[in-house]
Amino acid sequence: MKKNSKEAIIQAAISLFTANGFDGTSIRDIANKAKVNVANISYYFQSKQGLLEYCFTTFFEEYLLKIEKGYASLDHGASFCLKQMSSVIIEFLCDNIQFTSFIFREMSIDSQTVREIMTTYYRKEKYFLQKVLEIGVESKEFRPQSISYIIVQLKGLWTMPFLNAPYLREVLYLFPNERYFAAKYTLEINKWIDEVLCVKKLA
Amino acid sequence: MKKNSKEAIIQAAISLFTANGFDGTSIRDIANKAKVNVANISYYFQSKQGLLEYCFTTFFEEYLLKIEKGYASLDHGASFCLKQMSSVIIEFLCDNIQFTSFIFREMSIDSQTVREIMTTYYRKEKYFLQKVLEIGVESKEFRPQSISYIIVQLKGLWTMPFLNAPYLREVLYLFPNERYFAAKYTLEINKWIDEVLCVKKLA
Amino acid sequence: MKKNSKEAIIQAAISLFTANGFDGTSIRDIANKAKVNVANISYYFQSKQGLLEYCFTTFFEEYLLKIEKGYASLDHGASFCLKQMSSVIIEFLCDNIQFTSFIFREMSIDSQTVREIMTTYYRKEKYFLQKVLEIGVESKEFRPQSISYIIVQLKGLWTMPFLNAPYLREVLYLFPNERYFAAKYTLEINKWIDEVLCVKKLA
Amino acid sequence: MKKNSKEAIIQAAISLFTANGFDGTSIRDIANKAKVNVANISYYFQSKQGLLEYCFTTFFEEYLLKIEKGYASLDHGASFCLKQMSSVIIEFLCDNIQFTSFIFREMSIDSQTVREIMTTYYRKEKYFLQKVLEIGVESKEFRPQSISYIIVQLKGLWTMPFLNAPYLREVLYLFPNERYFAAKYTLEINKWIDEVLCVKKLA
DNA sequence: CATGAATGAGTATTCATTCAT
DNA sequence: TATGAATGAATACTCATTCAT
Repeated sequence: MKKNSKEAIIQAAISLFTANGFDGTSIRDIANKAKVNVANISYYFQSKQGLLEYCFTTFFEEYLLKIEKGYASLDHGASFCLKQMSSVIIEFLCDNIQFTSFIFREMSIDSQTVREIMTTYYRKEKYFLQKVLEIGVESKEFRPQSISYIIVQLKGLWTMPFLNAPYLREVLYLFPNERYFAAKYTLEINKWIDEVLCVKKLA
Repeated sequence: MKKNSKEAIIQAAISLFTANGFDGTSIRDIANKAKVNVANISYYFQSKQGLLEYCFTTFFEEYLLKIEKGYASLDHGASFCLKQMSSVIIEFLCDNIQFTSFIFREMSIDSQTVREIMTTYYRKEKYFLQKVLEIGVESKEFRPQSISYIIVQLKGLWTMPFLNAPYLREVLYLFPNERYFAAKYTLEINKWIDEVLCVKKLA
Repeated sequence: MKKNSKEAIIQAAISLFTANGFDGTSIRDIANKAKVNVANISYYFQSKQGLLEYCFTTFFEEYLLKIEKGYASLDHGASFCLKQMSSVIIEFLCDNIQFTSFIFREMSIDSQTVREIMTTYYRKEKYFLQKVLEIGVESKEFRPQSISYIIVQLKGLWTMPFLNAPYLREVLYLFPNERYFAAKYTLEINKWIDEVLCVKKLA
Repeated sequence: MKKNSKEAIIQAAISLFTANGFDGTSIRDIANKAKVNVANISYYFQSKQGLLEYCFTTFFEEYLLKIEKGYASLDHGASFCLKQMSSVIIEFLCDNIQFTSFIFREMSIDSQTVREIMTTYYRKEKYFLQKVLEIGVESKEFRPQSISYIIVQLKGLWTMPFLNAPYLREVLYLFPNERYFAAKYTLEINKWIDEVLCVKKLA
């Protein structure tokens, strides 16, 4: 009958974790919102922590797929590839803005779980980014630069609008959940790639 | 007798909030770490929420002073001024990296308190940034651009390393608490200002 | 397993509320006495206040039934009916002397809860008493009198021994929990009805 | 300068004890209302319990004076004397209706303090009442009756309106704090004395 | 006399989790 | 699978009281 208890729990959890944080959300709140019995959460995810890990995994599994998808276009050039990756990721984050906000916030806490997720997924992401950047430098598309510092900047540009959505809305009057924003913001990142990374073209 | 109970509470609170998040920290933990009685927290800050607000206010009061300090150099040119602001802010965040991490994370939750802090401090910050950018465009230093989108990027660049310190350390092997990092990262932001914002100089 | 947790809580609560007052009783005390976990109190009654309201309601629900039971004999005459009501009520209060003492004491505090209970139950009681008195006057059984002042007196006579049980025991050596007392005291009230309310019979 | 700190505390205490009960009132509430420092309460009354006992003593000291004052008229006859006592007491209770309500409610709890107060003051009161009743019977003014049961009734009549002031106001629309009520209610008690206690006069 | 700071025990309530059904 | 009852530990907060100043 209720075939989607599990899914209901996840949706409720994401929504509440986003609004109130992980520790600020009780499994009773989640159970109420999902209209299931509290014990079901333990049943499906062992514990509240298990539910969190499930959310992390779900998010980053797909996140990495998007990264890989963008990376696949590397043979069209490093610059094109990086823009492609940005575009795909921004779109993904924009489409899951709530989820994104909660995940990125929770990832800024230095816990055991976070460390594991980080080494599992962010190391792979770093591998792809590094590859693109290195190949770009080799092919003279990109100026030689400190790869780590470039990644810091790129990741800052990627995550900021979705982690600080209230700031964008309240202070800048930008609405990062709208596709329009994603499109325009991607262009800004492309500009950053062109101006900061790429070798300058002569006029 | 113990004259610095209040200060001890604040220091313990910042440290624990950073490590475990606001909701993940109990006032008992804080009292233990500060070696004071739990009741003192209520005595000085009314409630746990009051303590949080005190932290926010303390942080942003100083933050805004730094912004204003950088802004004061506007008569040396918009580009110079923005670089100055970046430099001052990055230094401040780097020196208070724990505090910064906790504050920025907590600011990403959409609560009443956060909204108030945001309208109080971020609106002022936006005013200064906007002014610098507008004047830069007027004086032909900066290319005309969408100010809001520029601010999004700049803020992303400013905050990222301190909000995601574990990521920098674990994945990129960068250490955002060191002055060395702050100096080098400031140069990167200066490059972004030069390349993305400024009018291109002819060779 | 333990099927009567709820009932155990109620019994423990009444006993402790009576002995120490509502505010003088902690839910820990109640849980200990009832040999259940503290959390069960919240589980069954939401809050300590909820437990109080449950007690009030339980008491007055039955109290009103007794009043109605006595009132049912109105066709045997107003005087007979009022005596019947007194008898039934005194018996009820005597049988639940602890409960009675606690409830009547708590009802003397001017709180929101009390006001609600009062308008729900005491208004109905007043309706019945008023009816009996009015009909008694109409049928020339009772002398015409101020109904409100008569009700004050009657209620004073009804409640006093059970509200001030320690006084009766310690000072007057009367034991209001014994059936013997109830029987004798009922006769006293009957005398009051005869002498103060009823039209005097000629010798 | 502040010469009446002590008095301010007492007034605040009575008012708050009446509204919220003894346990429902914190000494901080009292200190705030009295506009004195919390520590002053301990200074003047040793403890919160000491403040309560001071209130009890103050009340019953005066209460007993009133009883004695009424008793002094015994040589005008037992009936007259009892009416005099009622009149004086009702007036006193009416004038101090808040204080009365709180004291009588607190006296219904079976505590060590209450027991002491009871044996100190209520025993004396009983002595006087008993004397009046006995002399009344001796002098053929009163019919012979069980003195204890008569005292129960009389005390019930005396205390009820002031202990249950909210009931009188909300349900019966009587206002026991007004002098008018005291006067009229005294007449009702006189009627009770005449009809229930006194030997019937021939027409 | 009066006070602000501090304490330790206590408060009601909420938590994640378990388990028999 | 799914649930209502139950648990023990933890939560933020309040209490009366003390004491140096």
